[in-house]
Amino acid sequence: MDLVVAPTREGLLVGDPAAAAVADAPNQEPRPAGGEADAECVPWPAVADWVADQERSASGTGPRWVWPDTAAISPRLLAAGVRVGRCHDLRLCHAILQLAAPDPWPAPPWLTAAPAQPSTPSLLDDLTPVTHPAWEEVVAEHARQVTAVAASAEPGRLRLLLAAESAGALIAAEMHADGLPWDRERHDEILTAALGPRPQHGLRPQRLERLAAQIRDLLHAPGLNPDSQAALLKALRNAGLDLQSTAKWELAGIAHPVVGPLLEYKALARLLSANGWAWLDTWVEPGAHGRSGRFRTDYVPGGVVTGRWATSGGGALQIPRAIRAAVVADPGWVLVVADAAQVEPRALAGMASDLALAGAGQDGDLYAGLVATGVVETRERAKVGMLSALYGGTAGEAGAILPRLRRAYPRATTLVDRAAEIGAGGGTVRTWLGRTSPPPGPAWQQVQGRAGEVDADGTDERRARSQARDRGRFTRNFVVQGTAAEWALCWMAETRRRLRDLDPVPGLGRPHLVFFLHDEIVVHTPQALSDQVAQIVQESATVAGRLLFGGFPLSFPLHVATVRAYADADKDSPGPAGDAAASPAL
DNA sequence: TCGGCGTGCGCC
DNA sequence: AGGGCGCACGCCGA
Repeated sequence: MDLVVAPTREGLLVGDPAAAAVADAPNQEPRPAGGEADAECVPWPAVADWVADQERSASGTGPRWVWPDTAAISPRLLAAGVRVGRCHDLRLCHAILQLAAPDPWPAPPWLTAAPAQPSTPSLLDDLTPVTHPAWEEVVAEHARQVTAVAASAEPGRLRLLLAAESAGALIAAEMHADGLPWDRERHDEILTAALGPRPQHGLRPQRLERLAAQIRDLLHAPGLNPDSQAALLKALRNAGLDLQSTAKWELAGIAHPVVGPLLEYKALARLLSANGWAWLDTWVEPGAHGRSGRFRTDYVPGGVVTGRWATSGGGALQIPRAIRAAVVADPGWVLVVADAAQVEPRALAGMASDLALAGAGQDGDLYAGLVATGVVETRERAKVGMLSALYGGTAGEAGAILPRLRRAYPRATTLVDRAAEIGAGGGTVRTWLGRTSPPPGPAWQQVQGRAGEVDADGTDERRARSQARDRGRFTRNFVVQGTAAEWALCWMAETRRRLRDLDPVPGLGRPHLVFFLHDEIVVHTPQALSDQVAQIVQESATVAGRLLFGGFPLSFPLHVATVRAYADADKDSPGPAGDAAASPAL
């Protein structure tokens, strides 16, 4: 059952949208003040208890909360210890459905209003924005969305997408509230081992300072600041090196004694600036009583046009492998780390109903499957070729492999080629569940139009063709990246749903998701439940595949590891003591 | 002093 | 002639 929710200064207005929809039927005069009789007002102090009661009722599943914006409402519910099971996030769903008006929804004032500043702020007041969409507006928006879904070409898929997106909003809020367990001491050890002891503010760590001196020597550039790209490029050229940039891939192809120290400098400087001590102080709350600290980022569901999540703060989606050793479970807890293998080509196989490609990935590594079926000679070539098909690359080796992929997997390759054609022609494309790519921007018409005029010259035509190819690569990748993101959302939502059914461990609590990275999830769980959690994560991957592609024979194999530290889950690293279960630290 | 931009690099 | 991001830095002009 759906419950429509509208926040006000006094509390939550809550009611049944079906009853409201009848009252709000088109051509009906606006109801007089007080016409929100079908909405009950639950005052703020009682909200958490009331919501928790609703969650427990409704025959076990709880209601679906239809509300303006999960990101705005969730913090105060979470702060009060309430975690709802399901919701419909009108803001996120509005964006997917591309409803024209009012756009955006909720309109900016509701999103950007400064928090109220009562004279005696309480936790709830603190988080209450000044204005909200009125109850009637929330009901009306919900009705518009229900109508839009019903009128769409694929209502079933769209409903799944909206449910998954909304579940993502709940998960994002919960992961922010729970934080990622982070061991500050371990992080400091990693930095010290790589850079030397933490220097005084503003100084270079020992190791970096030594490398900088070495670089200046080798380039005969006494005053050089290697952090200045322009100065560095000039110094490299003065030393006779033929370089167009200071990028590491270009440096790596040059034979000169400075290349080694310079590449090392760049790697360490990057570590220091992106995840050094300053980052640690800014982003990781200290732990207490042996418990790990917490890294909290703001997850932004739907923050990428393809439907992938973005994050804001701390560079959470770019935590380098070297630093992942600092992600450590609390005492008595472990991390279940699961990453899905080659989601994008699998999603493509499902979209295109390409049995051959699905079959290549049926038993595990899809790239190995390409080799086993004789399509290409090596795993590396299989990967390069497949990524080129998905990204639109044609350079180098990929150009030679693509024709073979086209012969072996005509359905899949035709699908992405077609998506590229549509994009290059200025059209829009859709993911499997129905997220639409953005239309071309304002520059598009101008450039394409210019090339079509009678006095257009070669430059105009080249520019137009180049722009069309760029957009073709974007739409080609959009359908695949976006559908993979949909699978991942369903995977995570199903995982969350099942984790909620586990009984908490006395004195510790329940397993919860703590990290999500496109095709990888991390669950923080009491050690006693880790086997059940691993099984849930596995089963949820299978369920997600069925939700999207029904009975089509497509597998989504996972690599699952139960570890104390995130880094120990790395397939390519042997790990400290092998299997975590054997580690005395547990 | 601050904002915008280019460069470079981390992740998928 | 490779898709999507976020972030830090140096640099430059307002």
